[in-house]
Amino acid sequence: MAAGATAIKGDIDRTSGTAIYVQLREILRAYIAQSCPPGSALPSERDLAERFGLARMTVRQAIDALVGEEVIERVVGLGTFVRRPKLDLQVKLTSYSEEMQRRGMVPAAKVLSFEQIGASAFLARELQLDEGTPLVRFRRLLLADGEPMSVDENFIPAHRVPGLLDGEPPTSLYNVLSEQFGLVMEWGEDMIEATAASPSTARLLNVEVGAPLLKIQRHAFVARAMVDYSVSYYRADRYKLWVPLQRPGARRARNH
Amino acid sequence: MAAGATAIKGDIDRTSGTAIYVQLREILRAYIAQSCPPGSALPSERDLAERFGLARMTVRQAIDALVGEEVIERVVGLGTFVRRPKLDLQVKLTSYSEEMQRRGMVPAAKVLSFEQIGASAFLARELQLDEGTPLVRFRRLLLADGEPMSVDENFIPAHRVPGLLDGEPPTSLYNVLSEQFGLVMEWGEDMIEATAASPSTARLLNVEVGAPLLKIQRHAFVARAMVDYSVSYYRADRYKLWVPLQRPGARRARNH
DNA sequence: ATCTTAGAACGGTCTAGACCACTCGCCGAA
DNA sequence: TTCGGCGAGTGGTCTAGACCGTTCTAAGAT
Repeated sequence: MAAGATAIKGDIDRTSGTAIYVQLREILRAYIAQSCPPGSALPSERDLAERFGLARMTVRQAIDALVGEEVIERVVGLGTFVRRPKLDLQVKLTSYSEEMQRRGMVPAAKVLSFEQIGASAFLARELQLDEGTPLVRFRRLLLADGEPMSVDENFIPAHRVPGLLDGEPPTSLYNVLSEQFGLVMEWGEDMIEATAASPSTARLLNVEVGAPLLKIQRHAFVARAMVDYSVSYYRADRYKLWVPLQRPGARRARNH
Repeated sequence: MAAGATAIKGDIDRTSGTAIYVQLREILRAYIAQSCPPGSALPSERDLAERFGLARMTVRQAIDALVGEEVIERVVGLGTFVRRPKLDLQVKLTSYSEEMQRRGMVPAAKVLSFEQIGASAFLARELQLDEGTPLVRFRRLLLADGEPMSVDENFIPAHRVPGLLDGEPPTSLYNVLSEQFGLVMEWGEDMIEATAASPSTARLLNVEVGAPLLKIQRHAFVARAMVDYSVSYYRADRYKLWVPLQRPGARRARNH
């Protein structure tokens, strides 16, 4: 059930010289920003038409514009909904838990696997060690505020984390590596690509098979040693990455 | 004087199950491809409405779609025109070209548009200036070995690049900005997300509608001024990004 | 308890205009 | 010859609906 259109502040000024649909667009934008959490329904086109004394086509024009800006989306037969803003994930070497807490969200994880495996040829190559070398494999579904956000899988050479598998799976991997094993990731590199959701990943992330996902493969280093190789899949509708850039040689940009 | 609408082949099939405005859109697309050189005028909205027995609003919907795809453009008081031709131009892009050449591929670019526009509400917000402010819009399809790789679109405040549009579209945008206007990008930020290919982008990149693409929105700065906002779509099957990482406070990583 | 159907509410599409502002060409007056 | 005004043609905006397809819920039947 959509919110009542009568709750929307603002009126149309037919003498202002600004197109009526443009005025309505801005009224709706302000209303959404102040009163509409993501996922909430807007009043129907007909309700808005009645509330503002406009033709439904004029209301649709204003809504068309906000749809184009990805502020809202329409669902046939159901209504018009505020889009969840995509999270700006700065690509940096901090733990997921820290990042979500910084955003006022409750991080959670469902452990899918926490075990020792021998390095496959592929993993041996990525981690720069011999095939068969023991690795700790830590695979999780990461959630924020109860919603699936990403599927992460880490591979860490077992000899660097003796005893890790004896305890409970860590709630924050990088924190445990740092505090328990003195491994503080100093640098790394990400490979970022778009990919289509496989059936298993789709099920975990609650998206349709084939939906676009962000895939990030990461190599993390301590000094010259690669300590972690990970693969993560992020829901495309909930994530975008924020990457600070700097021209080589230019002074560091200010971070907000 | 526009061509007569009676010259347009094709008819609307009200029983086909395909929306009438979609049918008209495709009729117009074919007509433009076969009979309308760039710059020529289409029949007016009212002529098309009469020719096909449709409401003018329905015709406008079909035209809206082709305008959105940049096949045609509208001019208030004058008419609807087929957009200027694509310019085939070999472009040297520092990072793109190097990357392609490292792979033993031949880089190229197709200019899709090179023009001045007034800033839309969205672009005004992204570029931190007033709605309507003149911008230079530079849109390209980037290819390697003749295959489409990405679609890039830059927006630069026109006052920063006086005379830029008088010449040919630059082969290397950032080089021209640097050498001709003294604008050297010092820092910036990318927003990276996965998205599903829209019909127009899918056609440009030769992928299926809905296929995953990497979308990168970039804000580039000189000192504190934002000088360039760009949006790029990359084929997911042909592109992944490499992002060097560094833990805040750690010493700089070695670059290869 | 379950299934089916109908109705309500939604967005999508379409009709049939009207009126406004812009552009350009033509014609008449100076 | 030049200038201004007017009319025609254009797209932009808006009205006031109608009808279709989708989705969901509630009520009645089994």
